[in-house]
Amino acid sequence: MKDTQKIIEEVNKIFVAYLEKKELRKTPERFAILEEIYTRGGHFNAENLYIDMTNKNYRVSRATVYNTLELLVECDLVTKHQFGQNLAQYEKSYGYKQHDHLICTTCHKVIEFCDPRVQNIQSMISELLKFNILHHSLVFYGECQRDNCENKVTA
Amino acid sequence: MKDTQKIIEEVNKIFVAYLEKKELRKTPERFAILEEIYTRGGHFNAENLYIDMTNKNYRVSRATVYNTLELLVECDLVTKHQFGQNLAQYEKSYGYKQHDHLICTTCHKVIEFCDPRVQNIQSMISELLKFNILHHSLVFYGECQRDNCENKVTA
DNA sequence: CTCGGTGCAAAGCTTTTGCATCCGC
DNA sequence: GCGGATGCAAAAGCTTTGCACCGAG
Repeated sequence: MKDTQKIIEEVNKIFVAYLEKKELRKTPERFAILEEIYTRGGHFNAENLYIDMTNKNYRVSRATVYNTLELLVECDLVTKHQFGQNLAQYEKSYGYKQHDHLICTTCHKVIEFCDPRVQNIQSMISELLKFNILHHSLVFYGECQRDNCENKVTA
Repeated sequence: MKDTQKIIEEVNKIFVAYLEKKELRKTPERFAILEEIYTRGGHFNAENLYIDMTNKNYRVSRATVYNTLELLVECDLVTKHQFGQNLAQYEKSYGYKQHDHLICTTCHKVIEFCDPRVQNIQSMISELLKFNILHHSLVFYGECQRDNCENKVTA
């Protein structure tokens, strides 16, 4: 896996290119948010991100966090998920292989997996239904086997 | 396709059995909501359902609608979806073959499709990752080819 | 200097909750 | 009659919006 600093440089370039193409301003807040996202790991939500940035004494507003997340989703640097709750979850996507998710309905743990057949289905459906599919979301819900998962201790 | 009245009788029986098993009360509101869901077609949200019932002069509260939807999801008579917005969408599930969804990101039209390979992936992942998968959600997002879809008229 | 972006707080929307009342059992 | 269910309204939680100010181009 590439060094984090190198990845941040790469995503910065992509973001700059996107902002220029759309004639949007390159504000320090936008880059700070991008950097924070690529420094942390795993899934997060807008509030997490906002809190963590303020804890690091980087002052941003929630409005800017939401606005920037939207831009990052548009240029494919961040993926947005709606895992069944009314709370959007985000995850960095550059440099990551395509994957889908498995969620424990008891302990809410999120596991990632890859299966190339999903792409095959996508291509076939796309052609069959004359639909230009841009992305997908596949989530399996069930019970995991973690020792500390509630579904093991309760009957 | 079976006659609506017959289906309603069947789902009523299933709901009664569920309520009895869980020792919950068979209130008229619960059955009225179930009937309304199985009388209408397509996808809907809690507010739709609430408004439509009050328009028909059937008085229910939002609290009861939400509560009953949860029960119906638990006994598999209704499926709950989170199609990317912060608004839960529901759909009746009894008598319907398993299917997944294709959503137009421009006009928000929802199309259903079936592909048996999704079940194969589910079984394999379930075994491979030792995860007791109970259900899944597969959604493809893209642009449809409807004549009146915005993505056809705008460049 | 201009006008898009930010920060802040208020508003919006969906969903949940508290509590008095009601009614299935 | 008891205790769960309902109705109503208020509250909660995430996200969006309005507006004054700021700063990138």
